[in-house]
Amino acid sequence: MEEIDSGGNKCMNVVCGLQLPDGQWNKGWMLRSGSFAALCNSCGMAYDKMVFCDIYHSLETGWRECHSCSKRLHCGCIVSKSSMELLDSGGVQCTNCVNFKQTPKLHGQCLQSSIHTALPVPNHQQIMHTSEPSPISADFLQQWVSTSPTKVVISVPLESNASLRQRDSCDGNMYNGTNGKIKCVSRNTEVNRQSRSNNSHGHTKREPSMPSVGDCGTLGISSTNQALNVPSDISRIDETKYDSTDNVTSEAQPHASLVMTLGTSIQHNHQSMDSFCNSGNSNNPLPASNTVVDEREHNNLLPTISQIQRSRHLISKPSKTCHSPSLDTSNDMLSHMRVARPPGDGRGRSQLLPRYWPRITDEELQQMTGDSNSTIVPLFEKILSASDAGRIGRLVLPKACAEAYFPPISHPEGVPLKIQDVKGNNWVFQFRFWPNNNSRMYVLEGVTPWIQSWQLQAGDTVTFSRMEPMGKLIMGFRKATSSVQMQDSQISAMTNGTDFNENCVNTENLPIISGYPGPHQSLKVSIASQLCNFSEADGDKSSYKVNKRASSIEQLQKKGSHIGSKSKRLHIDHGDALELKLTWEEAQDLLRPPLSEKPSIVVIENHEFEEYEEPPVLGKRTIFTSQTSGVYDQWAQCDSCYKWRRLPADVLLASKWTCAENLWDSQRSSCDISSEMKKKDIQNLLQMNKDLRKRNIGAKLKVSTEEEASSGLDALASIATFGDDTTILLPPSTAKTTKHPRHRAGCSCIVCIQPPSGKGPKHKSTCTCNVCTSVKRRFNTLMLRKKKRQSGEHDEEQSLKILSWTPSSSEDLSKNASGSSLDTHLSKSVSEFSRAVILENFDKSNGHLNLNSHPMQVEGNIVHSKMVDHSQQMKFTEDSVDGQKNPDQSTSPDVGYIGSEKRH
DNA sequence: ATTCTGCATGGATTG
DNA sequence: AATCCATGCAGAATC
Repeated sequence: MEEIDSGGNKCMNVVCGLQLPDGQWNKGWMLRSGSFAALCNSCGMAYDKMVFCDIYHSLETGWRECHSCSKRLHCGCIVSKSSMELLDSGGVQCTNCVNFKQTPKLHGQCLQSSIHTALPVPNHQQIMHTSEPSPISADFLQQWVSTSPTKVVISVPLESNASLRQRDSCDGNMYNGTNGKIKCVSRNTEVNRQSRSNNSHGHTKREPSMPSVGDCGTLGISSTNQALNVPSDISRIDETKYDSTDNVTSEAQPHASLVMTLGTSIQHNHQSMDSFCNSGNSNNPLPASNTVVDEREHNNLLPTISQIQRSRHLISKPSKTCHSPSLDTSNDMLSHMRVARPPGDGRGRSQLLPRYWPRITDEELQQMTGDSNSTIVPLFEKILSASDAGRIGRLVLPKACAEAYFPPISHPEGVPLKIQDVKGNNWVFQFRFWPNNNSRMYVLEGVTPWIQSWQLQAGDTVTFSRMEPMGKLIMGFRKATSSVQMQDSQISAMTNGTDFNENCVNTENLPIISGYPGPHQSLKVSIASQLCNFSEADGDKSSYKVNKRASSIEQLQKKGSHIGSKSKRLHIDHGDALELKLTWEEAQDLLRPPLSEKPSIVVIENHEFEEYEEPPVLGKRTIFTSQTSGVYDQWAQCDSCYKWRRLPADVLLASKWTCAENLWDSQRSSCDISSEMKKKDIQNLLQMNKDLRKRNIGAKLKVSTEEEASSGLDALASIATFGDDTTILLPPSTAKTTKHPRHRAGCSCIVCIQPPSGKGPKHKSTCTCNVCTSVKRRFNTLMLRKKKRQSGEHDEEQSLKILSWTPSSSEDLSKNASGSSLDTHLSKSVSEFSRAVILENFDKSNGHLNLNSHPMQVEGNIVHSKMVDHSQQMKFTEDSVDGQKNPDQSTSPDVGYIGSEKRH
């Protein structure tokens, strides 16, 4: 029974303080005591409409803005705590935005996003009725059980086939699959029902079902637990309403509750569960659990509930997000909220950073059961860094956590520490510390076997809990999910052949003592619009690997991935999110010189290069064609109507461009106007573009296999900095940082002498520093390679139709490309080097198509061809990767590239 | 040559 | 500014 604290018959809004007639109050927010604030009608209405803080607390401090919609949120106020979420990445987000963001992910994906606070209830009803049957399969259960802890209680509703299947699996495989005891209890234990019942009360008022992290305070059990946990379900007395309103859906929806415990006895738990389950349609004999009290106090007052609740920390259960799309959305969302639980008692635990607070999804909470003999107190958790998960076998422990929960040690040698894992196996690790900066650095040594036994890797989370009253340490884990936070590890996981969902299953199914919020952002964040459009329009999604995460992300994997705080610098703000599923060639292909910048010319060994102060920008991918007259055109696709428009070859477009911005062809400056090019021609063009790109990329990959070795971001970064000839450019000492001697003052290596972030004095053309030397060496090498290649491909050259491509034609080209700011630079820089490049590109041409995104790529290849059946008798030219064409333009992408290189 | 071990470094975070 | 902690580093130990 919900308790409402009428606060002495006064409206609990201190600003109001209106005397409340008996029984004439409105239920407000959940108080720390677990009861609800009593409000007068007006205040209650304000609260219901979620404008309470706006009205009464507008002048108070603590207001922040929703990260997404900028709605003002009164953080830190108990009244508003259910209307917002604390984001793992910092900031807050209103629940509306959270809903919007989360809902699409609910089905079929692992929802591990870090949601800490409540979602608004109002939408529950609607969403719940759209739910589907639970899909938890026997196989899934079996898989889960195979890694389950000692004892598992599975409760499933009798009414559904799904439940029968689950029970079958319990009776059969699951019993055999574990070393513990598994008991299937057929009950309607769904917390979903609880949620439904919450919603079916007929109240329009929201219920602060989930408090924010901060509200947990020192409580061992958050009010969230109270609202969502199993016992709280028992406390719902309004089952009649629940049944009447949600009977259909609830009965039709099988839900499985998987409850595990590490305890040695589940008898009491069974009783609790039984009583709880039996209470499905009856009043719960237990007191209302929407009561938040101090854990110790709670233990005294409500030992049974306390044990049940505390034991919830012990377990997690199979993720329904992965396997139970049937769960109604709201419940799914609720059940997957990962709530940071203030850690259990410990020395100085109040100083523990929330980062290390154990976090448990409410789904896990819902599935937890208690043990009469032991309870599990989550202590802390940590995301494994690369160092932690590496072969060294040293797990760095957060200092505060180590000092709070591990035995005190006075000597660096430390003490052996016996820790039990979730399978009940005992492990002995050396708990020790190193002196460090007048402090200590605590490590757990010898964890490699344990980590390997669970196949953990960087990005996964290790959890530490304590079994009471024995005080035994329990070690659990949770594997990383799809998140940028876990990006490296996830990439690693995927490249290890683990399917994402599979990974999710494995992780969520494992008996996790606590959870960590995963993701802030999906690694598969938004795709740069121009890529998206281009890709979709030309039907070549594969070229950007939109749907193939593993293959492309694999290249992003770093050997020494680090997931911890330091890796945050690798995180991509979703505002700047860019799909990283493109090759570096493609990335280079999109680079444009900063539009507002005029480059300065740097001459290195008689070669002129453009140097920009600003980094290159992403430009729109375009296609260059040439007409028989020698005039070159550029084709760009409108981001609005996706029609292709002919533009002057020297035009530089921003990443987003629409017909309305077509300043060069007023007749086609509207999306309403049909395309100049026939559809068939466009398809041909794009197809050839695609083929040539593939061919070129393949050729490049062959040329530099070492580039493959330096996979992912390393390669991208290296190439971005040094060009594609990394192996030549990079001094051996920088190939592996681990081989490089420690950087000290006076170190003259290429790393140490670089001005940070491009700042600092420029290197003069006469500079003989390592960087400049490297640059010069690089171009020497390039030239040598080109000459060598030219001679080696002489025969091929003979067969080329270079008719129109001679050095003079390149000059023509530069002439044609007038008006561009790059023109002058180009005419300067179309030197021997440029010509050599062009000639070489000709060498690569194989016929009739020369599509190119940007001409003048250093390593680019020009394919010059003629579209035989093109209605407009255009010659499409394509640079397989980087495009070649108009020298003016050609400089653009490369310039940024070269420019950065020249910067030194 | 490789791995282990203890410490140092410096970026990130916190106060 | 202080502190934390991920990881680099180098000498020692081991293979």
